Amino acid sequence: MALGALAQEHRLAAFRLLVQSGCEGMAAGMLSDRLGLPASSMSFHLSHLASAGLVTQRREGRSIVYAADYEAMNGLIGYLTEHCCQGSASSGLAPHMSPDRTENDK
Amino acid sequence: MALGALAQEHRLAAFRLLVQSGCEGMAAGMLSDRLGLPASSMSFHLSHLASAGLVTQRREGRSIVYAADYEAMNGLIGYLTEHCCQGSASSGLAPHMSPDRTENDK
DNA sequence: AAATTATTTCGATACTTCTAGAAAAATGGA
DNA sequence: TCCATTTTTCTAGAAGTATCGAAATAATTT
Repeated sequence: MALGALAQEHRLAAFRLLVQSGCEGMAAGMLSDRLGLPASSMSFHLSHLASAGLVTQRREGRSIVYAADYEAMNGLIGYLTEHCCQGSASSGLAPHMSPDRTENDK
Repeated sequence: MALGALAQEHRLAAFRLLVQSGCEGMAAGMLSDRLGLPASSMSFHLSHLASAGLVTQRREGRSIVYAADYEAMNGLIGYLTEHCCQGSASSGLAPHMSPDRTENDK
């Protein structure tokens, strides 16, 4: 569940860093340095994000580089906008009329 | 944390029902019937949603009626759009250019 | 004021998630 | 091949969250 994956301060912080780094992404070690977490804890959180489909991972030399998956994030925002806002789509955004999303995409 | 409040199936389901019932809202008992949860469990989840600011509560006779707070939900979606999408605002939505939101609004 | 209805708070238990060190796996270089 | 580097997996313990019955609180009805 993508919501659950982001509902944890370290994972949200990591995801934000990845969003900032764009498709270039960031290595696991860099992330754990930046967030001040032990490597094993970082790895725990990153695999959580990965299995929620919010980030991709690729090996690059001895590093494993993570990158935010914008499509997945847009899917989450789309789900929330469609199912949890009921028309009252905020702040001047156009109403969201996309094809059906299932309950489990959340 | 609003994200955490929604990252639980019963709370998400309750919130969705409340979104559907609009500002009229729904009594705690009705929600626990609909979701098939014991009253005390429902109450636990509703107070979680309330303390995250996602729902309001008002007494009406002997019932306590909950209603979705659309502003809060829009705030959450706004936060995610601004901080977790970095420009790549999806599906034909206009880019989101609202005033700064703090880290803790999430 | 007693009984009824609606909901919350309490408390015990079960469950899940987080944390972080230590050991293991994978890569690249000397 | 051996060593250093990077990251993951393993493991155990700590911390946090969910569950639900029973007791407590609050509002209405009789």
